[in-house]
Amino acid sequence: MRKITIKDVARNAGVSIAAVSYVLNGKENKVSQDTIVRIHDSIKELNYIPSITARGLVKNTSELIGVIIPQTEDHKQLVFENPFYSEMISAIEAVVREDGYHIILAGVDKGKTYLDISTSRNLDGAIIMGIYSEQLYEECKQANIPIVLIDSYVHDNEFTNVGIDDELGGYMATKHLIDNGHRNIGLVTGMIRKDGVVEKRFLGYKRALQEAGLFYNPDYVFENSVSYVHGRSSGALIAEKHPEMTGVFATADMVAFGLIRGIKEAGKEVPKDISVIGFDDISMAHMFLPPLTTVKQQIFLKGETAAKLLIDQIRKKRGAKAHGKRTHVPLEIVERETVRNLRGD
Amino acid sequence: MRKITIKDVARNAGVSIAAVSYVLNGKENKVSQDTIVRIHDSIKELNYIPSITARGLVKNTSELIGVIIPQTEDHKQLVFENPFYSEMISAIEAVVREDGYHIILAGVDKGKTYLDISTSRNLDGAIIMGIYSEQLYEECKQANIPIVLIDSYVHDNEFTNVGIDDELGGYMATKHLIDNGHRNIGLVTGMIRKDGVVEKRFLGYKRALQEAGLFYNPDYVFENSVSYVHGRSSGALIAEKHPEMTGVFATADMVAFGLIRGIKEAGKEVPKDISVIGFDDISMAHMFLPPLTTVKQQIFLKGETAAKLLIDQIRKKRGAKAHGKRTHVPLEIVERETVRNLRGD
DNA sequence: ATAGTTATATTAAACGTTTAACCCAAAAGG
DNA sequence: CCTTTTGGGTTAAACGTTTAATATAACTAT
Repeated sequence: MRKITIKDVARNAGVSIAAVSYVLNGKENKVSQDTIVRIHDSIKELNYIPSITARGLVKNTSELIGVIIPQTEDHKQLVFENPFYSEMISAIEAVVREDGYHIILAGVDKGKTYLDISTSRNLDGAIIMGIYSEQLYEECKQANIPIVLIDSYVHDNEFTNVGIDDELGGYMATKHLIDNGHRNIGLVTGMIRKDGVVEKRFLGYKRALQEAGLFYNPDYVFENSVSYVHGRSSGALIAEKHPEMTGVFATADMVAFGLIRGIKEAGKEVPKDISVIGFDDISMAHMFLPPLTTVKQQIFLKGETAAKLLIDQIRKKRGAKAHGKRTHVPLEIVERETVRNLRGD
Repeated sequence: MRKITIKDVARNAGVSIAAVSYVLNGKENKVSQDTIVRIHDSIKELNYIPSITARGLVKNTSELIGVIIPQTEDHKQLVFENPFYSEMISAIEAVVREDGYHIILAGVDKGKTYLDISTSRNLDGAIIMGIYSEQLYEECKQANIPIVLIDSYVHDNEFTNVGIDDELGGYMATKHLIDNGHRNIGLVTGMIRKDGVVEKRFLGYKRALQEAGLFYNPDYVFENSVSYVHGRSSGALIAEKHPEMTGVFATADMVAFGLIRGIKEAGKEVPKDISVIGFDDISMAHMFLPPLTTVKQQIFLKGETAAKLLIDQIRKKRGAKAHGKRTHVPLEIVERETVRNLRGD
């Protein structure tokens, strides 16, 4: 069964190819009412579906949005088990779908660079999550398609960027602990890299301490990967070696989960002995036992916002390259059951 | 900066377009060693990246794999927050990437049917997850591209299908409870639909009961959505109204999490008063407190297997349509801390 | 009646590839 | 020395669209 093309429709309707194309593209002022219906009938009758590929060739589009995701160390796999990303992708998909776009998921690695993907596939736009390297930056400029960055702090005045105010988030978390009477507050976190999101959160942590007249103790920060295992081992450590520490801020919910486990395993209780506050409010946070107190970022909204901004940019035909718009999605503490109020005692 | 094409490379190297195309496609016997290097040099020099779109037009390919995902009721959003899917997608992406494919994520809805997507985008293949309707089935046949179904029981002799032996899984879970001395065993589950995965698990549950000489009590099955909330309310119900029930099988880990919470809220303890066993072993299962005993299915392996089978099918040039190969990924009980051994008492 | 519009149609070039068909010179076979 | 093969090359058609350019007939306004 041959694939049926615009040509078949034209023949069937007894008109030229161009006529069909015009009605397909809504340029109906070029075609008489009469033929419009004839063409529509033929389309229905033949079950014609236009080839996006062919159209793409001439219009230089693909109706495809690239979503670039961080990868595991070995570059073999998308870091996808983190529900964080899936939720965002879900949001992105939902909004771009309305405009007929599809998303294509990719990690970038040695073989296929971002630029490769972008140009070989003729992407209409891209959303880049979390990762950022100088090389990627150069490629983005070269590719010259609308791009929005999510959660990036470097070169954020070149590209549209959506994220959260991480410094504020770190501040809020720490402040929450302080407000509840905690004075010796630990930080369990991923690697603190210059211009990374965790650096900002770290900065917020320090600011809150300072503001409260507490002094910053480097021994109180446990810096490693943002992972459950890191949380768990830190929890054990804290419970055993730091009896004076009553509160700890984990810069990601996954870390907080590990932390709580580690603490319990060391024979202490959350929040009775040690309070913990997380960050992100992934959907698991409210299901966890005990339900996790955390800094909620509206992940879905973040994805949605990014997608909308991208679509806007695409619409205005790669015109204004939207320099350095940084959008912050609001943050909020959601109190559940992992921080104890020491003041009430 | 104009996009540079094969034409530019040809001109730069002083050869014909065809020559360039030949070396691009590895048909090197058509070109002399000498010109091969000249062409390669030009490619490097000009930074040429071939257009997959253009190639697709003539070769009738896209180097794109469709991944079709279930959607929420309102068809607005992919049911993606379930980490289950993301893990599988991650696996799929990893394997197809090796062959230069990218995946495109889509839900199907009224507007864009599967067939639309498949033919307009010229998909090279598709993986369809979990959903199945008669309409989709017809479309799949029409689209006539390699397809593999994941976790589907209907028409599984028409298409390649990878999944698990759900009946066995249900049996294993229930048997595990029985082996630990439980006799009044509940089932908390999503809707039991003909030929759905949960129906099979339900069947396994019944078989295990029967085999152990326990009688099946319809009042013991709590059938609703596969969700945390359903688990939670069922947990409350069970704790309050069924003091005789000592074990319950939740057909998904998410449900089990809710269940445990509901039970605790009703003042009982897991596993002391009530044991629960889950299904899936999503990564959260081992992080949960208490760590969840569950039937582990190797989600990553499942995705991987599906992707490999698909690639195979694509390779053999839509030849053998691989009728009805059903592949089962192995299942295994992972014992953690939510089922209590009543025998030991 | 003439020129200018307007509405509707068609033709053909272009998009960037692949690949069958063709070409030619040099080598090989007789 | 003539024919065939082979290696290395090019030409041009094709893939399925879009769209500028062009054509034609029917109106309109003068």
